[in-house]
Amino acid sequence: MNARDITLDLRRQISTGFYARDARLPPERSLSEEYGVARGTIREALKTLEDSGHVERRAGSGTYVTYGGAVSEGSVIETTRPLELVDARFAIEPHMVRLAVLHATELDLQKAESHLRAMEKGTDLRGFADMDEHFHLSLADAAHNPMIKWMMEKSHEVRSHAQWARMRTLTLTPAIISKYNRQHREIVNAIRSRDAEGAANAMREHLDTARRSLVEATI
Amino acid sequence: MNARDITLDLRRQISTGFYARDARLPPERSLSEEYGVARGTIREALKTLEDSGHVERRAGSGTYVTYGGAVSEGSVIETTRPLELVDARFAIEPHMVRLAVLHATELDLQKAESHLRAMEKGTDLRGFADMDEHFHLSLADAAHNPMIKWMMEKSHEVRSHAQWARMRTLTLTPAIISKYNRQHREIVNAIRSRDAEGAANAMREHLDTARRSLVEATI
DNA sequence: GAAATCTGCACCAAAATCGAACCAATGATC
DNA sequence: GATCATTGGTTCGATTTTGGTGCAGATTTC
Repeated sequence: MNARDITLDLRRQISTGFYARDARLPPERSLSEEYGVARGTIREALKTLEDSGHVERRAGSGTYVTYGGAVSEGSVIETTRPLELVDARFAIEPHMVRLAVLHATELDLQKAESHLRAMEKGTDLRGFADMDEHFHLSLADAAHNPMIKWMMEKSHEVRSHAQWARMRTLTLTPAIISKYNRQHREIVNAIRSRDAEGAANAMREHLDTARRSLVEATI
Repeated sequence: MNARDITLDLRRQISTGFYARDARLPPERSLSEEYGVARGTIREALKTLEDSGHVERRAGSGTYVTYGGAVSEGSVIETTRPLELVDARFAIEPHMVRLAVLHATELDLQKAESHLRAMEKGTDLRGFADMDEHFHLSLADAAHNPMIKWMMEKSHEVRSHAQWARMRTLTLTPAIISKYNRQHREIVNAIRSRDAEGAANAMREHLDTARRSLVEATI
């Protein structure tokens, strides 16, 4: 077995669902033993799978499947491109925070703020992206509109798909992260003071930052 | 067993009903022994479940299942109420027509206008509602954003559900229909003249009319 | 024979886990 | 009402696991 064979074998196991989405592959050292090849060869195969967007590797943690595989709920989730998603978020989220101003309870705000504090505390890219997602979902909760909550969940399913892992590493620079933190805080403050247009404007500004960082990263 | 595996295992036990809603999970120290891992690892898994809204933890008391079923497509379509849908449309459609100003082709506009003419020609309530739906979908097409198109399709699935038939007969008076026709025409004209804010404002006005007629009908 | 690939090994850095201790809230018992 | 065992909340340093990297030599491929 050479690196190429192992790539094909692993890719087959991923697309047949043996290694499901989000599953962790065995450690390189185990695979090396299992396939009876050197660790470097396994790494070569994993590198190929990483480049093709099938897996994501995290030092100290493991190698994880990021490929949707058989599930394929709808082509929308797989085919939506980054800038198209930003456009869709521009549609939903500013109005969502307006509704949050009308309907948010104290508990809603506290949940949003706890995510905020977690992000400001600082963490790795992966963690920041996760918490950012939870933060925006908590705003959707605060809007108390099931239809909007559901659309937000779908938009995050898009973001969690394979091709997007790379986007994170490109766009989430320390400068952008601290800017996001300021903007998130501004949004919550506006909701707290029941300022609908202020909240919507803050959200638009936030999304505008996201769009710009995306455009700059893909030049 | 690592924290990730334990998260998945517990989540499975919760969604299969082994741990029912409001049930108390075993203490962390017991789980730690049962899974053969340190307590910190169990806590890591429980934290994930807490973040995803599956459980709630109370110091001194225990960890309780709060999972009440995901927001499923079916439940959204069945439970969304008329005013909630209008709120969701207020989120999507004004921005959608802004995008249409940017991306609409001549063909897109002609399709929208053909629906327009059909509605102005006059028909029964059911027919008007159908054409109205097609008109709004044609604007979604003009925006050339698959995510937004998809959201619009979902919003129309909600509208086509049983309870909504009655709403049509209550809200679609001749006066409202002619008002809708004028507003539809105004929206298309704004898109034609590439006036993004004009189109968005016309759409907001249109949705505002829809909301008012809804509120008046349900008094 | 030259180039490409694989091997085997050592070491690094990041992340996760462990183990233990102590705190604070809860709720049952006296 | 006071007591006390139970339970989650928190912290800390040591240890283990895991991917990241480099390199000299063997093997395969052309």
